[in-house]
Amino acid sequence: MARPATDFATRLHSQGFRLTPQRQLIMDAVRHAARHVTPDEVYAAVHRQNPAISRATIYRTLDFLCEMRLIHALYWGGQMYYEIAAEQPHHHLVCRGCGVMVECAPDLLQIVVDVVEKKHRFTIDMDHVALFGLCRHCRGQGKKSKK
Amino acid sequence: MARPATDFATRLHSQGFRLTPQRQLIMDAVRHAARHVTPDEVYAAVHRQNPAISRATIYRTLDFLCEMRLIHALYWGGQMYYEIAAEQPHHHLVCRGCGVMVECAPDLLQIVVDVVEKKHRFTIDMDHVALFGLCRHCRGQGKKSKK
DNA sequence: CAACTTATTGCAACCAATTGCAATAAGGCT
DNA sequence: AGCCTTATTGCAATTGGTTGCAATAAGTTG
Ligand SMILES: [Mn+2]
Ligand SMILES: [Mn+2]
Ligand SMILES: [Zn+2]
Ligand SMILES: [Zn+2]
Repeated sequence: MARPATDFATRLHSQGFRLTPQRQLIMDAVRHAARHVTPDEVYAAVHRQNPAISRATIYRTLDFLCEMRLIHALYWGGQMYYEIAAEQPHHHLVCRGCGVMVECAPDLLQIVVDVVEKKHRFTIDMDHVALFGLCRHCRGQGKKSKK
Repeated sequence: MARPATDFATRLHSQGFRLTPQRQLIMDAVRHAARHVTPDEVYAAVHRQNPAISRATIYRTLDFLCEMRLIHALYWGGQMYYEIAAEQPHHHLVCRGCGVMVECAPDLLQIVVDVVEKKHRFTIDMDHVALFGLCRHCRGQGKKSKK
């Protein structure tokens, strides 16, 4: 268990935010998801536990958790996807042909991070970068994009 | 003039697509924009030339031009931004604190592109990558995200 | 534990974007 | 130039997500 509930609570309180049952449920839904989840999937999971929670709260809370950097967001094909901010960072290679999403090692981008840091004095978020392109199967020829 | 209209036409025709006044106007609107533009800005510009053109066509055509790789898309802060696919590729550093968007040289990512190509047999789109993070001004402390 | 402040929520109105469908028109072929 | 096929468009309905606002309740203070 990398991020105990107490950690979550103190992290919120230290910045004047509050710990609510809604936030706990939404955080848990993302935490216990197998992989990246859509807002709709989060809503479904949360709704099962407590049908009174509104969609607006789902969207607002997912945004909020992103800003808190407790979850990561990924936009692809007109859809947002969320994932718990894991202990070990990773990046993604997203194929615009078939949509397949491969994980890749974080150290791969370290060189870029360092150069940008020095050259532009800009700190890249190096915990969850998505790079788009074509996978080995799709690069044969100009396939139509999945979405 | 890097991409003459005739080039545009043949590119469409060669794949069974058609050249319409709508597509030309939308393409021009993106081409002549100073920088990245939103669908709404494109709509405004096009609407000035021809008020009959619907919003649906704007959205559909921007998607279409992306798939044709004639324009580039960038998603940030819940908004899509479009830009002409220029002769010379470039990347962006987008600050999640203040929203400032810096251009950076394309060769910066070449190492990553090469490694990923070899290791994952995955071809990264290296003409327009956006990397998110914090600019020199915003990395002082935990500032609230702009959006 | 009661009173208080204000962050957070649910609701409903709202807005941007997508979609089904029938009308239109681009481009190919005589 | 006229005819034909079907890609593309405009329209209207719909969806998915956002926002203003009043009600609620988390956390603080005494
Ligand atoms: Mn991930
Ligand atoms: Mn750009
Ligand atoms: Zn693929
Ligand atoms: Zn900044």
